[in-house]
Amino acid sequence: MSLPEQRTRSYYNRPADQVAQDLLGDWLLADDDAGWIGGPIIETEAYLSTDDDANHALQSGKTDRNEAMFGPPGTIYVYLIYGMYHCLNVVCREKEVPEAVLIRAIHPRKGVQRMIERRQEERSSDLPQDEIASGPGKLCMALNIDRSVDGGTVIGGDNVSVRKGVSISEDHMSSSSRIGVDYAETAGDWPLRYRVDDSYPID
DNA sequence: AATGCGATTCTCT
DNA sequence: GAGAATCGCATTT
Repeated sequence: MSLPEQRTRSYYNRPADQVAQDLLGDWLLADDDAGWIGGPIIETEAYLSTDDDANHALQSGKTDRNEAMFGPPGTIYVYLIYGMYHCLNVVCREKEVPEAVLIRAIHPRKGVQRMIERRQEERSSDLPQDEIASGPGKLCMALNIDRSVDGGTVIGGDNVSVRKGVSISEDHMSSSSRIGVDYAETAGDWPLRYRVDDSYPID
């Protein structure tokens, strides 16, 4: 069997809040030692290029850390947070316009055992099944994603790939304010976090 | 050269 | 629900 078609560059050349919703249901896959591992995306956050004071790229302008945010649509932006965890983003809109979608959670479907092994290495207690990739740092651990893929793309079929999945209507998703951005005075409560309803039967 | 903190997670209470 | 872990990087001196 072959993998579903990849999302192309133009898919990402749109406002991040729109892409963030459309990515729900799409598959995130990473090339692990033994093949592709991953599953459908169930939670995202959008970071916008205008007036969004929670956006790294607007806090300090272009830096070595966030340079990938200014890349062409489909570029991968991975940063290290709290000195220990990685967060995966997909850059949106045209080159030099710093918008991105933070991938916050996926539903483990392919290579589940491999993900558990990677995650369990970092823990002392047993890993509940529903916490394998239920957070931006967790999914990067599970999929072995780090800064080495920063600046690459999700459209070339290498390392990290996004592929067409089921479409999630607004009836089956919820939006809320983004996590960990309370410090932002203007955009701190913007409802740019999107989640597939827990009751939605996603495969 | 020194300082302060973050788009998080884990463990214990 | 609180506190620790832990470090790259932007900011300040």
